[in-house]
Amino acid sequence: VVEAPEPTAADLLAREFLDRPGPQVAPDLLGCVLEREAADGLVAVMLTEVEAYNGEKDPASHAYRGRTKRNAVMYGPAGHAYVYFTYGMHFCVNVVCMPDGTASAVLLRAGKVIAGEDLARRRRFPASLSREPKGARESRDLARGPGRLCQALGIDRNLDGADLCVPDSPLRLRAPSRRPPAGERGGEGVTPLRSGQESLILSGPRVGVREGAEVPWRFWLAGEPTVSPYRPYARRR
DNA sequence: GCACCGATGTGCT
DNA sequence: GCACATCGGTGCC
Repeated sequence: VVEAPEPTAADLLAREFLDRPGPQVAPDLLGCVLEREAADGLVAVMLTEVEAYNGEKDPASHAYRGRTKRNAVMYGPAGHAYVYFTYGMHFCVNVVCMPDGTASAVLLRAGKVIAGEDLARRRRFPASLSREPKGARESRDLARGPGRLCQALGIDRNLDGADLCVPDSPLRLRAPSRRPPAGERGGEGVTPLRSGQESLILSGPRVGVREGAEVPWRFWLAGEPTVSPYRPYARRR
């Protein structure tokens, strides 16, 4: 196999490409590849489901009530990872959009593992589990959902702020591997998937949010089995 | 497949 | 205190 793991700057998404409002960037991220390189190996997923959060104007965004210590990275320059901890046990990772000073982000909800599946499986189902999990352990479930995606890729708060646009980063964003001929490419070297091209992009309401549920800012690839099942907002006791 | 529910840490009112 | 950009288990159809 001649798969070259080390990307060059041209293989990665350009920061300017992400320097737009999250709802514009989000569908363009589908088909792109998120790579995590750690001491124990490399895991890569092709993104199949994302959700946009549009900063201070968006009641569902962590930035709705302004800048805090937790969401500080979202206010920084585009192309960095905003990682947060939620529900007492899960991490979620976002791609920061828009320039320094403006908060906007895209939550990475699901992906298809295309490299390092064994490592991803060990992270999701460690041998130290006291009981063998009864649930499905199929390949499609390895990164199906934002918490699972972070688990499979070994993403935790240490990667909050990581730069996704530089080749030597532990967490990187590659342009889609399937590209049209060079002549058809734009100047930035980035060619997002588009409706009617390789895959059909669908959109709908965001998962698990109460306010701001009207806007269809969740985007996914039609027919992809790795897309997470829709769960509406649920009240808890 | 669906509905419900508990686990669990932390940010913010 | 309470709400949470979640998940895995159980029970049921």
